[in-house]
Amino acid sequence: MLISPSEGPSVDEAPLLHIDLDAFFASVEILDDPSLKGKPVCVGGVGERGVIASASYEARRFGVRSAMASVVARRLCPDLIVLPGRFDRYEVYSRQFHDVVRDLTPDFESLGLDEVFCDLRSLRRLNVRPIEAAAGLRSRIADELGLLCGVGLGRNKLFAKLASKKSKPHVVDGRLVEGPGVVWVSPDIEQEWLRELPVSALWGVGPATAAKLEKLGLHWVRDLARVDELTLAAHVGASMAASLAAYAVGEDRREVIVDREMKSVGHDQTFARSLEGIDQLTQTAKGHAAVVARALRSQGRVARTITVVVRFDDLTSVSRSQTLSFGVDDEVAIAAIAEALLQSVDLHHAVRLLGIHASSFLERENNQMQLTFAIEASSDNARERAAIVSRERQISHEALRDAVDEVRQRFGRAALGTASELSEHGVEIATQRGRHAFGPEARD
DNA sequence: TCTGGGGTCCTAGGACCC
DNA sequence: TCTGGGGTCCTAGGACCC
Repeated sequence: MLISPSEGPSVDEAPLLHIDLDAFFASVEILDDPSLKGKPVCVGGVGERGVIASASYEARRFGVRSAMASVVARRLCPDLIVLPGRFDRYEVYSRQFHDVVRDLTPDFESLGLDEVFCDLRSLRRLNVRPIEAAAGLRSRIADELGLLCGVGLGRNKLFAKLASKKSKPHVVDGRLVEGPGVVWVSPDIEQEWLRELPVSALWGVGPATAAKLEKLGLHWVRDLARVDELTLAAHVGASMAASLAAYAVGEDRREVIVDREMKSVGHDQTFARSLEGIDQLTQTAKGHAAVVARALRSQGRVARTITVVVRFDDLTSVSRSQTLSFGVDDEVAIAAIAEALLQSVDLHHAVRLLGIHASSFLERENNQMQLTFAIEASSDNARERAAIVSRERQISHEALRDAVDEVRQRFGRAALGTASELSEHGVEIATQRGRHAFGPEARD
C-alpha cells in the first residue's frame, strides 16, 4: 500500500489526488507565534459554549479532537491553549496553498480552506506520475508555506480521500506516530482493505446514519456490500443507499468539480448568554443582516430567499424562510424580511443561536427584469396597493414592502403599518444600471 | 462531556399548473 | 361531480462535511 517515489501508479491507475493540510488553523497559529511550538494548541470557541475547530498534534495526544466542546477539551488537557480563530489569516495561507496546487493542475476542487481534490488526468501528456506530483506538492507546501500535509492517491475520490487520511500522523497510546505522507491503495488489495473499514469511514456516514446501520447489524463496509440496496434505502433514503452500495464495492462516480458555484451565504451566532424576547432578537438580526448583505454584494449576487434559524436553549431549532420574486442584497431589506419571519417564531425558550441565510441567487444583472415583473404581477393584486402606490413611487421599495407584508400576512400578522422601518432607513436594491438608494431623501 | 460557524445535499409534504 | 398523474416550486427539518 505504501510506495516509494520511484514507483507508484500511472495516472490511469490513480487519476485522483486528495491533499489535506495537517491541523491547519492550529499550525498557522504556531507559524505566526513560534513560542507555541511543541505546546498543546487549539483554535476554537474560547467561551463556555465553544467547540474546537482545529487541534495541534500535541493537543491530540491528550485526546483533544476537532468538534469537541472546548470545556471537554480543557478537562482532558488542563494546559490547553485555546485561541480564537483568525480566519483572515487562514485565508491568506489557503490562497497560497491553492496557488501551489494550481501550478500542478488547474483541475482541482477545494473543500473548505485546507483540502483539495485534484484530477490528474491532464498530467498524462506531461509524463508526470502521480507519486511525483504528490511529493512535489508536499515539498513545496513545506518549503513555501511551512505547513505539513498528507496526500492520498486513488482511482476515485473515495480511495483518494481514505488514502490521505491514512497518510497522516496519528496518536497511539498518547504517543505521536509519523504517517507515510503519501499513500496509494493498489488495486490488488483495495477491495480487501476497504471491506475491513468501519461504515463510519465512508463519506456521508455520520453519527446518525452510523447508528441506523448499526441497528441493521451493519458495522463494516463488508456488511454493506452484502445488503440489498432497496433494504438499505428503506432505512437511509434512496440517495444515501445508492452512494453506500457503490462505495461498499469501491465505486465512486463523483467528479472533480472545478468551479463550484456558491449556493447560499449566511451568518450564525451562538450567544455567550441566551437572548430572551423578540426585541433582543430583532436587534441582533440587524447586525446579522448587514454581514449577509456585505457577503452578497462582495460576490455581486442578489438572493431571492431569506431564512432565519433560531436555536433554543434545549438545542431544538426552527427555521422560517421566504422566497421573493426578486433578489435583495441590502441589509435593511434583509433585516426587514428576517424580522417579519422572526415574528412568526414561538419564543417559548431562551435563544442560544440566531442565524440569517440568503439563497436562491440571481446575478445582479438579471434582477431588474425580475423586479419589474414582480411589480407588474402584484399590481393585479388588489391587496392594499392603491394606498401604497399613492404614497410611494419607487417600485423597488414597494416590491420589498409587499414582500415583507406578505410574510406577515402568511403568518397571520397585521400586514399594515410595516412600512415605517423601511422608509426610515432608505432601501437599496440592485438594478441593471447600478445601485439606487431609495429613502426619505431620495423620494420625489 | 457537551456540542461553532461556514457551507452542501436530501427528504417529505403541500400548492399549483397542465 | 369526482378525480389522474407529472412536473415544478417552496418550506421545514435533518444530516453531513470541513
